[in-house]
Amino acid sequence: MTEPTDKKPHHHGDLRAALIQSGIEILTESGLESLTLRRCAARAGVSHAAPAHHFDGISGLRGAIAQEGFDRFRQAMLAARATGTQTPQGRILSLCRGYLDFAVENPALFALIFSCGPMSQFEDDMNAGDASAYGVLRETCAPFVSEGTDPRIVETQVWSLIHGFTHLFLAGTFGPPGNSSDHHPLFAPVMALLREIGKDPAPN
Amino acid sequence: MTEPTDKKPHHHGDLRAALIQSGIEILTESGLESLTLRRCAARAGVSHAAPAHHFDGISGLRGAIAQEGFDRFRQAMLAARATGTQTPQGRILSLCRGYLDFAVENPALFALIFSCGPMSQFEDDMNAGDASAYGVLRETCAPFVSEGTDPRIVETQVWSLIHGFTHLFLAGTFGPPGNSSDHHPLFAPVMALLREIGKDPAPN
DNA sequence: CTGAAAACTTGACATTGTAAACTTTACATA
DNA sequence: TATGTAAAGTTTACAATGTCAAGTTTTCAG
Repeated sequence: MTEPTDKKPHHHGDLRAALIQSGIEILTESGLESLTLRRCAARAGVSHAAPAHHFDGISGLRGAIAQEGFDRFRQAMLAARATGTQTPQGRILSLCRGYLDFAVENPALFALIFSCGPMSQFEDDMNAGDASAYGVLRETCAPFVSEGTDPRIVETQVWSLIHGFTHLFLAGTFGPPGNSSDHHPLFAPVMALLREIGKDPAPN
Repeated sequence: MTEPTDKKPHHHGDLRAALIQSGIEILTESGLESLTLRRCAARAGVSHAAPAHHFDGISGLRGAIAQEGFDRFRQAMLAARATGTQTPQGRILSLCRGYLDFAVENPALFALIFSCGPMSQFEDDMNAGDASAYGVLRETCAPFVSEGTDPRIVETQVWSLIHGFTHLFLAGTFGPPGNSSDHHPLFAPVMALLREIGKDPAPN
């Protein structure tokens, strides 16, 4: 059976977790193209066919790594949100700064998270829990949701803006990446537009 | 020599163009993961090693396809911009609609365009020509650039917003992709936020 | 103690990217 | 026209990868 999460370990200890950890390390050190079944297995100290007992092929491993990465992403945003001024606007700006910072610090993992086809992990998140990853965005946006309107409106505006900037930034569109995100001159205008969200919706 | 663009064809006719065309067809029919040197070669009717005389390996072929795709992308946006109301706001809204529509109709090609590492093609574009791809965005944003401010400010706001929404939309974040982009309920709020761009920059 | 199932290994195979050696074609030039 | 050279394309070979099948080891319930 694939993916036995809570069964007692037999040989290795906890190979499933070890493979995910190895994968994240490979991503960090060598980039997305170096993430390979055989390399993960070698790094975890097992044979090349061992992962098949824990994941459904390479796509299964990538999915599991993406899930773990998404959780770290969520924690990074939570931590960032707690740093700045604790007003609704301050929290959303800090959250977005954390969004960009995480992507800059973990570009390959970020790319993996958002390149796993139809992200089924999001569909669950968006409809369900607040403790989930999307829930962090949702609760941070909540103060800007007008009475009786769909909360996804504000959420989509915020997420599109910060995600688009982050993606283009990583792609090097605004110059060679690796710049300190904090001081990139084009990040401020994005934040400024972010402050417009939640005000009266387009008078003309 | 690699990439002889304007030399007279010897055997095939114009293998370089044929390989790019084959690549785009493969992308359209079978997705990004099916884009393979050997498959492009087979589709063009040549041996698997023939592309090496025209591109620098698979990354070179991907780059060339991305460049061609980016040109089609630019033409699609130009066409879209010409359809709606010919006001500064109408043009920018039409442009963004064209942006999303192109990505929905050519998801694999769109993904390829924005996944070629540091997009050197953009760096040239952003600093140089108006006839280039980025130039279309630039000239459409121009009416919203306040006197004496960096035009890249408005451009970054617009591009981040539409690119982020498009990317998240393709990833299925807003529900299963393949929906008519025209009627997706979450696209309107993005357009609404777009209308806020270029007004007085954040009173508080 | 025993047997079955899970965990892991070994070996094999098709696909892919890449490099080298070779053949064919085009074309400038003597 | 004949010829030599370089580009264009083919063939062969090899390493890396994902996947599968069969076998081996370990765990553990009974």
